[in-house]
Amino acid sequence: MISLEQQKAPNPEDFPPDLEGLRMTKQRREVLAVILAERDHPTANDVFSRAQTRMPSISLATVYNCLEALVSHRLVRQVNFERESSRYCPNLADHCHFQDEASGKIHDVNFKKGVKLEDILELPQGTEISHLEISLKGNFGK
Amino acid sequence: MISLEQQKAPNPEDFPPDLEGLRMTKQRREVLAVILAERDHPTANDVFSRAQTRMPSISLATVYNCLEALVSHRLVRQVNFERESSRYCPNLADHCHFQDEASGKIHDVNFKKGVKLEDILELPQGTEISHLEISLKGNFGK
DNA sequence: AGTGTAATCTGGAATTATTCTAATTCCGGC
DNA sequence: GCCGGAATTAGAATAATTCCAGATTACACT
Repeated sequence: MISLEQQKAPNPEDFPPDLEGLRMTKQRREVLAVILAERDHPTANDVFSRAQTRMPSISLATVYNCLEALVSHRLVRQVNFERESSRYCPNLADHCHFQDEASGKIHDVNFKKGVKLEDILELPQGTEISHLEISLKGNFGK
Repeated sequence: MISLEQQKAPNPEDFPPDLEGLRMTKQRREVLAVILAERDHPTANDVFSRAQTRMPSISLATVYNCLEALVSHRLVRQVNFERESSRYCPNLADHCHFQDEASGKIHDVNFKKGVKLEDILELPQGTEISHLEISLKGNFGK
């Protein structure tokens, strides 16, 4: 089984024909490979231009289709900062995003161990969270 | 001094000529009054149509201008859910937003007392947060 | 291998929220 | 009351994303 957490750039051909119930086409493989290759939170347009270098015929609409398919099958996460264009992230672990205002770069930020949202937020009984997004901006340290 | 936390709908005329360093014009008063009147997180368009009932000559561009002025002077907060249009919230206390998927309604959610982000997130030393947005979706309880 | 059917891909048009522009109007200070 | 800068306005422009309709591809069954 291919781990999505591997560090080196994968070949699109290495993905099995079916990932998490999503049929992997040539284009979906390529889009996924692009996202895994550089974990820099590219926009749809970034993905498009990178994918084009290996697959000149791919269209932007297809990139959007593939991204939507990958996101809805939870192979990739969609990341939003305010009204900026969406970005895409292959890190499937629970985490949030920090945009450094000086560099523009986006960093993954993990939760400290054992943190549960119910401990932090005043949520009414019976609340079920289906989706959570935490976005930070500022000066990223170190 | 006018409290932005008051419960009844304010008259636009009640705002002083200068709020937090922002010169209050007729339109800005109206937009702010609209946002304070119903705390239902309206979009720019919602604000526009509500403002029009009392001020038929106001334009959508002006609503956008006013919202941007109010947000940048921290009289109002801008709220984003994924790629949906921005919404506006007069609650200036630290809080986050929960969109109930059944009703579409957005609820303010407070942090439990004493919660500090540094206790929750693995942020590198020296990180300074200038902006934070937490958006949740799901079934809101109670 | 050949055919039928459904899914996917493609390029371009359409949509939508938001921003820009240029002309007009307003307001506070002289 | 006038001046100058700020704010407002209507409409055009922009940008990200989605839609559409036709072409292509892939799988399932023979």
